[in-house]
Amino acid sequence: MGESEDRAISRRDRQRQVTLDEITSSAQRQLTEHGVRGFSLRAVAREVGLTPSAIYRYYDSQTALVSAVALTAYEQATDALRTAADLTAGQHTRGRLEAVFTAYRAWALTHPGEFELLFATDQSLLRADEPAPSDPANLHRLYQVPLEVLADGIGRGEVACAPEAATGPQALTRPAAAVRREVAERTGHEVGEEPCLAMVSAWVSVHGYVALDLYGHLGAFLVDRKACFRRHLGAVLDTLGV
Amino acid sequence: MGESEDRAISRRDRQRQVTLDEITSSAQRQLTEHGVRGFSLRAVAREVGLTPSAIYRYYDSQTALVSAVALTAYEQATDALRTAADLTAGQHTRGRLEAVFTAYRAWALTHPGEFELLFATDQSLLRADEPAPSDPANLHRLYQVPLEVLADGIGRGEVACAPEAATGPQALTRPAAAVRREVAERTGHEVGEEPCLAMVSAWVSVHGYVALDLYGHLGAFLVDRKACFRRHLGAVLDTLGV
DNA sequence: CCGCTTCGTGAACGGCATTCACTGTGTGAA
DNA sequence: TTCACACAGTGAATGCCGTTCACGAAGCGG
Repeated sequence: MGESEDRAISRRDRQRQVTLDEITSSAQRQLTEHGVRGFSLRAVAREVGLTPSAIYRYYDSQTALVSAVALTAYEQATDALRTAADLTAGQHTRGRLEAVFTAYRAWALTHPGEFELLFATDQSLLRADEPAPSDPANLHRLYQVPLEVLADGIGRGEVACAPEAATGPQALTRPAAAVRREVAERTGHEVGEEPCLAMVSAWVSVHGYVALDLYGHLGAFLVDRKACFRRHLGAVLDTLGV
Repeated sequence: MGESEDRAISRRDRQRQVTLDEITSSAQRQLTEHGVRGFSLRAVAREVGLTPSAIYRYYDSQTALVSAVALTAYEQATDALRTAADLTAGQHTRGRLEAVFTAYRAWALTHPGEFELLFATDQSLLRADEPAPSDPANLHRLYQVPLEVLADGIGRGEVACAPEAATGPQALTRPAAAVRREVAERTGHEVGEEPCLAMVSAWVSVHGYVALDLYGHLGAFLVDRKACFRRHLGAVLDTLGV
């Protein structure tokens, strides 16, 4: 009987969890530092003081390891967006969306390796077997944040709710429709398919700026990339009608 | 005296050019097929029937080879845009820009490896020494195409030319301003800094859609990605005021 | 014809991911 | 307490990879 809490957790299990975390966080750090291409399973093993082959006791392959990192990266990105949304709760919708999308850019600039991993990599590095790696659900959770802000704005009458014009048979996939439903549950306000599509467009436009900025392509054109982001974001939010 | 044309071109020089082209085109094909990450110098050597070390008689390193491919990829992309612009010469500006940006998406979808190489890769693979690899000038040439279409529209009075409001000290870099000047020379019509920035925003928004689409992220949301692209593009062109 | 440049080879080095037979050791049951 | 076993970790081996280097075999200009 003795300890009631962690009776089932043996000494070895605890140690395993420790080294597993060590491996994963080392992998994330190296990914941030050296990028997707510079990533090396052996380097991770070196850093945690293990033989390369020992890593395979924890992850089936390099792919699985990277996928695990991708998973936490998705969560961290979503957290960053959600924090921005929470910090601005009660403010005008436009300002909140500005904050959320600015957080998106900030996260990308401070986590270039993870951004590359999630958004700019062919799936050869991901698509493992155990932890849903580039599972659409992760992306949905991210997208859900700005959508909830929009729903909140609709609920407070700030944002005009388009009269749900019939946009052909159906433009959103079933999983995306599920997101729409969950947003409605969480915020108590429906968001039509139309605004959902508009929000996808907005997110896409913001993503484009961030992606090009991150890889240095905007530096060829723009002197002050931060200021021009504000400008770009403003135009995007205008289009969104918020 | 004999042949006046290729007197200075020896038999060997010609053969060299042939194998060089063979290497480069093989590299481009493999890049398209296997992506940036799956690219292998040894595989290229295998395909052209050479020893890996023999490649170094033609390119200083794998980096140099990839950079050369990137250069031609830039040119091909620019050609694709320019063709779209030329084919629609005389039509309405909006339709022409639609054609140009649709060509951008089409090129990306048919050349995923090259797109990744140009826009979604950290410069570790590029930045060679000989042929300006990810030189901003290449990007400028690409960007110049839609800008010329816009200038043409301004010249024909279709597009309202904003009254050149002072947008702070200067938003465009000097090379970008040079593009603006060249556009003015080629089309005979000035394009203010303001429209140039708006066009950057438009291009950025389109790029975001293409990038996310290419990596399968939009499939999680949108049923008909082509139709939604038209929709997105329409909104972008509305913002542009064209 | 000769010397020189150039193309191509094959071996080698170090790094990579991955597999496998192996050793010790913590663990749970007898 | 003892025993068998599951399991973390090792180290060697395999087959990729990019890159270098010494060498042979041609084509080339004088």
